[in-house]
Amino acid sequence: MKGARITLKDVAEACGYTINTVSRALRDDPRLPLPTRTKIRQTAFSMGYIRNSLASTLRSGKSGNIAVIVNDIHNLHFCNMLSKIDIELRRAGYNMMVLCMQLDESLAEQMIHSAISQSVDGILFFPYHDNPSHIEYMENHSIPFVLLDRWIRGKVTDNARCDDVQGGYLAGSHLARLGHRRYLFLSGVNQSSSQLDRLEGFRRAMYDYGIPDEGIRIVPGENVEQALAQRRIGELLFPMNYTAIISFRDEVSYPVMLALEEHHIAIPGDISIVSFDHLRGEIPYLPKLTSIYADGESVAVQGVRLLLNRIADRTLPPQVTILPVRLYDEGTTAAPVKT
Amino acid sequence: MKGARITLKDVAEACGYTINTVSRALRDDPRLPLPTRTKIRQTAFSMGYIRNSLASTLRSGKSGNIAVIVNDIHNLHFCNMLSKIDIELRRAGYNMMVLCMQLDESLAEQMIHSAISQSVDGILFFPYHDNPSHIEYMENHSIPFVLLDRWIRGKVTDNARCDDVQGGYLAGSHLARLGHRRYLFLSGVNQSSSQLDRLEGFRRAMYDYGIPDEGIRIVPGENVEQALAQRRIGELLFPMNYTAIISFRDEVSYPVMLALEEHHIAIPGDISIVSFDHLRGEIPYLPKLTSIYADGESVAVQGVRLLLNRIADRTLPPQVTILPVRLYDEGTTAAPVKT
DNA sequence: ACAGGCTGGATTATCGATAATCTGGCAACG
DNA sequence: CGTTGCCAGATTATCGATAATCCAGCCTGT
Repeated sequence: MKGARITLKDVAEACGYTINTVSRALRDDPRLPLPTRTKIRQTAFSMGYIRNSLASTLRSGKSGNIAVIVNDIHNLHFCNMLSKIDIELRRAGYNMMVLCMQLDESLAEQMIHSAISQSVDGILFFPYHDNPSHIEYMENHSIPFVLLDRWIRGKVTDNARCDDVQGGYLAGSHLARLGHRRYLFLSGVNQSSSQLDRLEGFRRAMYDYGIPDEGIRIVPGENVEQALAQRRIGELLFPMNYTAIISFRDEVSYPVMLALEEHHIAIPGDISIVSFDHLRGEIPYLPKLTSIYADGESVAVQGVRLLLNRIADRTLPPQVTILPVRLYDEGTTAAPVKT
Repeated sequence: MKGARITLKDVAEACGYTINTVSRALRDDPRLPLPTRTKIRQTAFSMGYIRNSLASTLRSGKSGNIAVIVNDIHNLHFCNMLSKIDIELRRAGYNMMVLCMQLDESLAEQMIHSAISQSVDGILFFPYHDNPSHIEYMENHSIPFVLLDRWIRGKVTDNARCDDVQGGYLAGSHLARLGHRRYLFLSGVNQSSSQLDRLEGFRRAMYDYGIPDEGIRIVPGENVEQALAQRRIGELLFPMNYTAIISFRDEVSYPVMLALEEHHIAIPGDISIVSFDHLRGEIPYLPKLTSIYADGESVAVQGVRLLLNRIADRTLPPQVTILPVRLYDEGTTAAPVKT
């Protein structure tokens, strides 16, 4: 095959029709008789013709591309969702374009800019911090978008996520029913809706089960990370008057468990732990850990559905889909020891 | 802001220059006096102008996009490489477009087709099977590409990968030096270069250390997967005359270790195991496992470098970069018990 | 036999930007 | 003083495809 790319014009010359006719044959326009269509398509195929979708998009206004803007691609949780999004979009005839901010959310606007510049038909946006400015940027440019996995307080937009409030409540009530009275809540580093919601659900559970505020200590994510980095996680746990730990995510819970092991504190004998994420669902050879599981793939499916609806009709009222979560009891909780 | 997108024309009208002048101002053409440039850029910015990069690409022939074609996005190994590729490409002024085949390599041609259709400037291709046809497809369309992570036998192309032969050799010789004489080699399901190379390196080690063929059993990947799925992994291990296991990847090794544990076979007391991948480097709370580590991020960096070189000069002779691997001894190997 | 409707396809305009070429004015220069 | 050179910016052609419109020939009905 030659170096220069083959265009409609080349195909048209080769088979004796005009560019327009060839274009319509390749798009399977029913106004062209079937034999003509097949003949043209065959010539095009045998010449190795590949449509220039840029030109096509430019003229038709529809690119068939959807941008997915995500913070961090290292994370297995996101990878699974991306994979599912890809499958769902492809099924609907779209391509997925991943834009990754590499944990630097200040790039969000650049990413949105880039997506619009490439004429995507819509954006699936994974918020990281609870920051409305990027959302407003998308609104201002009136591009269809859906927030995934999290939401932004004060912004009414299309959104698909798991019920983090319920997650927090499940974790708290599970421990409360076992009889725990003294809780250590290890939260996350960023002010995301998932963190805020989980904490809110937890607090609600504490209230419902009559646990007094004095029985609850909430450690900010920064302190947790710092303690882990300096291998001083033990200090967070002492004085050892806590009987239950709730940890914002598995990636923190496991190091904490290792630290507990080093201090010869038995799980769940001495202390119970409930976590969020349930990584073990994806990496089955991890240690067992009672954890709240949110089905990211369903979020992906629903998010794609919402976006396609939005693209089809921009005047729809904002839709929110909240999916239930569940607690996988894997034995890292038990009734507290009477002291 | 309004619904319709703002174009060069709008900006031109707003500031009293022609489209062309505005275009050149936005591209910072030095032939325009600086004050004019800044003035135009400010107007464009304040109007919320976003360049239509499709139109730009169509005319200029350069898209600034690179396609990365990968088999499976679930895999942490790939995610890390993708992330690194993204960083490197962005640094060089390119965008990354991920195309994922969802484990169905028959889609490879579609992906390449799609990439070319979108006028990408180059392709980073992760081969899965040892199948040259996709490579030929890219060659025929004369699009710059680099094979990453693996290579295709019989094809001389740009390629960045780790030294899997060395990896196999390291694994084999490590065990041989400890005195093992009877080996079980669990291979992978697909005929990829990494599998073939690792096996080759292993065989070379066996030869160098004088291990007879009768001391080596090689289990095809299908059988391993099947045994794992049916929880009959034990059957592979019996009769228990093997003292060393070499496993093609950690994701198989861990289930095998669990199975061994169930059978009360001690590691490394009764049997030694060496694996490939070193997942623990990314998930530190996994169980310890002596494993060959290949630095995927360096492969990513080198691959991007090769592709950029290729784009800059298509007449270069093919370049191959092979990166060294290393063995992380985490204590799952020991000298065999004398029987 | 002729208006009106199909049919199969050609013409022409356009998407939004960039490249190549052109122009009118002013400064330098032999 | 007329030519050369440069400068800032305008004109025009073009990238590859699709949308909107148009037209010639043929069939159909009355």
